[in-house]
Amino acid sequence: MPELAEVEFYRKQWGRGLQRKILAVQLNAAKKIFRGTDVAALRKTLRGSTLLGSEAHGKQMLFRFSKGGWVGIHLGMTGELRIGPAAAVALKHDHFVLRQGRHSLVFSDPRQFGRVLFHRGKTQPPWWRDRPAEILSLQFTRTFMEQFLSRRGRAPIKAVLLMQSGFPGIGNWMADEILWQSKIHPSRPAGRLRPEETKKLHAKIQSVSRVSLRTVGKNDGDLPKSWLFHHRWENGGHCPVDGTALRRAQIGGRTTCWCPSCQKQRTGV
DNA sequence: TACAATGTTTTAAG
DNA sequence: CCTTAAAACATTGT
Repeated sequence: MPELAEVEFYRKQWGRGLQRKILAVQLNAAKKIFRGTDVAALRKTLRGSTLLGSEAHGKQMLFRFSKGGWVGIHLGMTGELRIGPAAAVALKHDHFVLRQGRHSLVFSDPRQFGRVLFHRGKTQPPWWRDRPAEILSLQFTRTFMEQFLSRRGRAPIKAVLLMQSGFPGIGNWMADEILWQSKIHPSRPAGRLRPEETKKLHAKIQSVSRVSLRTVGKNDGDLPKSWLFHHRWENGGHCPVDGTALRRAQIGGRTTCWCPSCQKQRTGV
């Protein structure tokens, strides 16, 4: 489920475990979420360490522990973080559980497209450096965005919005929402947008991110009623702006929803 | 049954 | 080396 705001929501779930010691590490090293990770080092370092802090960047999360332990978590398509009672029994897809005196910190992921990374050291892990500008940072300028679009000028704008190296945190529903609010057809080549369109796109990327970070809770029910979000999976759904029947198709490898009336295939005429 | 699911990564081709 | 498109990954639900 997790895009920008959901990732932030899940990161906070482990907040009650801050400043508390990890008494035991429970994991199944054979699971795909640990691919390429030194599980033995993770176990050794985290046991007896204290959870000191966390941050999110796009869809990535980083948890910092005492004793120089750093754990990176990506939730993939179906991952989630939970906190439960200390003695909570691990469920079928709870592949990574940190036991504390009062709580259990759980990473659950049925589909296992998610990932757990580990690093030991004084400073941040190498895989946490050189990250793209966050969407709500000052570095995420329109100029930067336009350069990113023109370098992938022949790919559909929908596919480009999903690239984490340019738009960290944006996923399938956010991309559809942003394009719909910007009145840009998802198939339009990224390098062919007019200046007023890229200006609007940049503004909507930021506003959709800001509003969802402010409102997303356990479910997504409190996103603005006016958004496409509430209609994009309805069969026979209609555009909340003009009532046109919404369309769905595979664009950029993902199911994409748009309003054929608000979002025109070609500009001009 | 077959297909699709709020995501990357790999592979191949241009 | 860069961009683009498609398949692969593992599991569940419709």
